[in-house]
Amino acid sequence: MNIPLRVISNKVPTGAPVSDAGETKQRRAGTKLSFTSGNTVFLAGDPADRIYEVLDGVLMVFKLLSDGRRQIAEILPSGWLGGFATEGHYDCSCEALTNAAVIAYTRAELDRSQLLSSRLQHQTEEQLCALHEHTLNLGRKDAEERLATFLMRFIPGRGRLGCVGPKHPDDDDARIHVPMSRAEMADYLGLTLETVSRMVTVLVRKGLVKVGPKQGEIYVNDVCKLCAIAKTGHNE
Amino acid sequence: MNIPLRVISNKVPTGAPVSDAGETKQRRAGTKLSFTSGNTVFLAGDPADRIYEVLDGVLMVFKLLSDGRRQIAEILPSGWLGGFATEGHYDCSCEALTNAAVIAYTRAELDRSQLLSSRLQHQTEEQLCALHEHTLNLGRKDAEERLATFLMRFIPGRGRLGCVGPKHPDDDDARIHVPMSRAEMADYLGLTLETVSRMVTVLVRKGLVKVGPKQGEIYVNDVCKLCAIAKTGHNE
DNA sequence: CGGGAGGTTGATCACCATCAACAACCGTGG
DNA sequence: CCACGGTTGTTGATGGTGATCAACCTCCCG
Repeated sequence: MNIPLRVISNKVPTGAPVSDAGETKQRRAGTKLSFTSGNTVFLAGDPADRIYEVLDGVLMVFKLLSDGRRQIAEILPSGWLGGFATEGHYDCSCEALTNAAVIAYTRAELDRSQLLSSRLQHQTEEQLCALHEHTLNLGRKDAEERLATFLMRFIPGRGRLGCVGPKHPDDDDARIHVPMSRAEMADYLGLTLETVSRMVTVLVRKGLVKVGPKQGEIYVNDVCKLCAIAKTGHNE
Repeated sequence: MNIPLRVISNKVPTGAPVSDAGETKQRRAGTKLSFTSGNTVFLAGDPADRIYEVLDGVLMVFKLLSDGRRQIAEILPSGWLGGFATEGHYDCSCEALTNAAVIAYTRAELDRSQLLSSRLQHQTEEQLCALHEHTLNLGRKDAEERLATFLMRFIPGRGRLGCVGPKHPDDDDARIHVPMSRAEMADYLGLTLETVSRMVTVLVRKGLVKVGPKQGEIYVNDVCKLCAIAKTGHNE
């Protein structure tokens, strides 16, 4: 296998350095932190003293192989958690995809608050189920299905269990913002960036989506058809 | 894409029927259940009232697409948990790979016992990290690496963080038992059963493993070399 | 002995990775 | 203002890995 030694973090941190990145405010529990797009939140192998909850913005959680291959395991929108660990060390690295506000809870804080830990327990289960779905995407779907499944993530209330269906039978569009480059989408979907680009144009040529002028802007013309391609398993 | 409509559950349940499969004994918390190899533990979409902890044997957790494609998301040895849910419904199906003893906790029981739920919380985090690793396997490794990574799972204490290393420098073998058919390994690794078979013979020809006479028996001659192929990320 | 399930191996093909060229975009500095 | 380099995205040509289709083998159990 021939592996390009790709530069991993192509975005230069624009704000404060990582080590003291934007500690801002104390709350009842947890510490609020800010990260600018491209900043590192934590690194795989670091001692795992904290759980991070996204308040605003989007993070990504990923693993690296020594030869430079990267797999993005999770994409964390607000309300989602990062910082899971085995043997006391983070199993993945985490980076901000957009400017992001995050609240960090120490393990000690979690042990103290019954309410907090049960809320996080519920969210952990949610993410575990999302990972189950992600393994299906990576293991058993082709490139077009993977991209369609990915895009459906960004349409609230659609494609999931209890999908609300189209607003109107003949008007089933959506405007979404994907906060990732083609390379990041590729590393999430287990593809190359070229294949992602090609699959986008395939969907465009089928009339299912349009790419907006701004980076990351995508208009979905027919959510139901996109969902059918995605084969979410929730639609009979 | 051409999809074979495969018969999914090729093992006929040999014991009690699924509906009342082996309810056995009451304990302080939880209900002990027994399943024979091939039995269904729960089905995706069913109301999720219980969390299952494996006491003995091995379960698998998987998703199906309507066209018959299957992805095994998790393999659960003893101590591991199944029965995670979104929106109150199991997100995956679960089946016994071997005869298995399981303890089922109701959600209500979990809420009552602080000790129990914190133990399960910890195990949930462990499994979430395993799924992170699994996405790396599915998304970014080739067939040989996937198989090697898979086999390393069955060698206790090796290949993970804090690997103990070989017993003796010149004697680094292991005898493992894989409780799965080639088809099941394929559905776990996102490959076909033919490719799994081929990769096994590749490892055999390299002198790294030998297949035993019994189904599922594999002798690993050089754990460190196998680990190097697996590229676990834990070895520098 | 026969049948079925599971496994191996071979031949061929398709999807996606790879390599490469080019286009579009953006902020910078002349 | 435009030239510029850098980054990101698109498209084309080609090849390799693994899927597909098929034959055959072994083992087990009736």
